Amino acid sequence: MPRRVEQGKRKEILQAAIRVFARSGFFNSKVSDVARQAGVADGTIYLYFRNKDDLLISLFDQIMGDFVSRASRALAALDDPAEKLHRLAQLHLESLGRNRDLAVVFQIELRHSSKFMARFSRTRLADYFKLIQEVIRQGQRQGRFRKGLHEKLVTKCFFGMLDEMATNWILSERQYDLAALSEGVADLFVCGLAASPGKKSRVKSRRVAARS
Amino acid sequence: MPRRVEQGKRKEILQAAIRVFARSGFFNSKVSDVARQAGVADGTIYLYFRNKDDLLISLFDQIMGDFVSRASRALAALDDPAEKLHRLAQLHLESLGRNRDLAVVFQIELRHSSKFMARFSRTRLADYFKLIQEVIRQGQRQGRFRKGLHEKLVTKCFFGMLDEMATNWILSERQYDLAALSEGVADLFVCGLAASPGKKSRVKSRRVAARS
Amino acid sequence: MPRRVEQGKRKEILQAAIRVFARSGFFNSKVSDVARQAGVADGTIYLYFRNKDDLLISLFDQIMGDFVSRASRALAALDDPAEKLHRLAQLHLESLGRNRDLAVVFQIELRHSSKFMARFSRTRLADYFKLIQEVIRQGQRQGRFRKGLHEKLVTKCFFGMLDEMATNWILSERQYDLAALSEGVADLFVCGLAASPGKKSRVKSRRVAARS
Amino acid sequence: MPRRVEQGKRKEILQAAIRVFARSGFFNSKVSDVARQAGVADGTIYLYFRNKDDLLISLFDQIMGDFVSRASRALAALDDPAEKLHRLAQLHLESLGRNRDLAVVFQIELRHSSKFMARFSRTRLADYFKLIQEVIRQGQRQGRFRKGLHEKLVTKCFFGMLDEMATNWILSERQYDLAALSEGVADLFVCGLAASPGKKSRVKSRRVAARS
DNA sequence: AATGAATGAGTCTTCATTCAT
DNA sequence: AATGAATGAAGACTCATTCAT
Repeated sequence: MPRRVEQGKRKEILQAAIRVFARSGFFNSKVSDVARQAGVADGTIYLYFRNKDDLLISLFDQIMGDFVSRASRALAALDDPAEKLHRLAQLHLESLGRNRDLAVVFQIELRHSSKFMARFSRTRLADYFKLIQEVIRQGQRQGRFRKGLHEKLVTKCFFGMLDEMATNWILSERQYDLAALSEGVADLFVCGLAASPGKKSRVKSRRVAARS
Repeated sequence: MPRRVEQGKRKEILQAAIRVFARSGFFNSKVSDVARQAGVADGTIYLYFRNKDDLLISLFDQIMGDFVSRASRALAALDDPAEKLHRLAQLHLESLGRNRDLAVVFQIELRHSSKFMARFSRTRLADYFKLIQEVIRQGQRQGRFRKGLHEKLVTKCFFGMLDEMATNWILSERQYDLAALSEGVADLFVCGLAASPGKKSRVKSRRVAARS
Repeated sequence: MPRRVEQGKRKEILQAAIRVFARSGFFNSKVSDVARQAGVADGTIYLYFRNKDDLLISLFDQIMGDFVSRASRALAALDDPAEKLHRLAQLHLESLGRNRDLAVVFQIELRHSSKFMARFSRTRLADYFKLIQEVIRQGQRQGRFRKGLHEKLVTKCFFGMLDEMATNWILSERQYDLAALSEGVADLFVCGLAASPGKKSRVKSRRVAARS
Repeated sequence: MPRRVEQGKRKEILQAAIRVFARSGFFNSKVSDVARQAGVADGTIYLYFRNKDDLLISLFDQIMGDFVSRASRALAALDDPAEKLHRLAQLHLESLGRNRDLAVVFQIELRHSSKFMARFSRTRLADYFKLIQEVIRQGQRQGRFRKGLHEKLVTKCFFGMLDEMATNWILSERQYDLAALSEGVADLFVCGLAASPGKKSRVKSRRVAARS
């Protein structure tokens, strides 16, 4: 029972941190701001988190973990790799588009330092990349996607496109539906991957060039 | 004469700032670190820059400005839009791959806060985006690229892919040639854009969806 | 309970500030000097005061407020306006003469800038001036003081004389009893105010001149 | 010939200093502000003055010296001690009332620290006090003023009253003629000093009290 | 004599973190 | 578990002063 109360407070603090970090930026936010927003005393934060950085790290772990497992489950229900990519793009942009504060924290605040980012890349983000890559491999096995692709490269491209959509959305002064862009992105990507008989020679030559 | 001395010192300070910010991160760097690296007194920094933030802003303006004008000139010498995109990708990744410190500052340190990023997006980055978009339009006019594309979206995708390559390169523990990835990225993108008669119907429906 | 602790510490800091400012001057005093003298950490100062200036302002408000209310009560116990003026002079010089550090802060350090002084004049000092002026009016109503007096002017004269006594005392290398001067000052002032039948013509002409 | 040029520039710098110090306060004024106002380079200030403090000291010496010698000459032309006091009050308030910036510097900025003030009191101000005191003694010798007066005390009172007039004038939001107050002040003072047969006993007792 | 670019010492203030209650 | 008063380390920035020209 106390376990649940505790975890409830932990989540409240994380929610408060998202709001505060999104609005003031991580470095301009004070721990006491987060505490006030969460309705707890400053010291209480330190009962649940090692330090201020740990708030950001926990935020990332928690939410990225949730996202990857949700995405995994969603993909398991689909067969077609192209469809899976569309679904992934949709989930990615929906998740961020649903909560602007969260998106700001993810797209901006979480990328403060190369140390932070390196840490993130090596952990949860790697899981996400694996998920994407697996879909691509499946598509290749099924003959739907080209064989000569640099798998890791295109995986990163997929992420990079979605990531840029999200960042742009945040920075834009206009209000628009982020998730609606997922179709366009996934389409571009799937077309780019597609096994297209007519352009064989060209692609081949490029690939060769890239190797040099 | 004083003009040249002045500008020389200004550039030296910016170079020093790149090194220092890249290695310690902007927030962990002290102004006095930059001064020491530049071989000037602390106060001298403030003769050339308003404050610590201004160092970062000036860095971005200067280098991004240089890059966009170099890229513009390079593209002017080419005709084929696909080739232009390959060249752009190459220039983008070469510029960053040539100077790791610079890349770190650009990919990470420059993205500290949404205020910073919003500022940047609205200025120099917009010029870069225009450059990309113009190439895409040209390709469409020439019938090389699909007509129904969401121009802005694909422009951002192109940038997003390259951006992710650069970020990954920085965060990677392995050392590899960043510029060598440009072919793969441009190829994926150009294939994605290509007018492909066989997939008409599908693309159309997607386009419609994206518009909604 | 916390209220009392808090206020206790606040007063201790103010006492420390008086000592430190008096001995080194406000501008030459460091906040950390005040903290050390008060036996608290530097940061603690900022729990009770907005900034260094606020220390000085609070000092003035607190002590001047105390003085005026003490003086008001003391005068209420007396009838004769001349006696009241003697008492006021005595209280004024006693207050400062009792605590040299306080006097230094009041006579010198508190007068740093016209902004500071203007602030002070408009608030607590105005209360003190009202107190003096009321006594003078009473004396006039009772026929003890001349009728044609420029009330505000003589009020300021009274304060000015006492103020100069205090300043001189501080700057003097000799040690003497400041309060002992109150009689002389009050006597001079009361004589100057007195309704004196024998000098009518002269006073009248002067008075008229003063009005022009 | 260079001598005159030099001195001209020195005076220009002092004039500039008065303006700048009056408007921003001594501590908030930068040496470079004074230089700009004087139309010279920063370094030039140091050809004429030892340091920033020296500007203030020179200001005081120069202007107070001028004032005292002018006042001495003016008094020499008069006989009646009461008239002399009126004239002195008039000169005092006229000098300050003529130039608000100068008045601000004299009444406020020059009183920054007890060290400054002690220095001033011991020098030029002492000359002024001697001037006043001499007039009072003359009045006593001529039987115009009371014998039992505490000469130094009343001298300081005279100065204190005028000083307060000036300070109040500066701090006042209203604009009025400062010199016009000299009559009222001098009148109050002369009345206070006057040999008044009818109040002999009273004064005596006060005096005795003051001694105790 | 005049300049003004360069210097670098000096300090107020913030805020993450602790710990007695 | 929760509090929040207290801590004190840390650093951006200013500006009086110098000195090579």
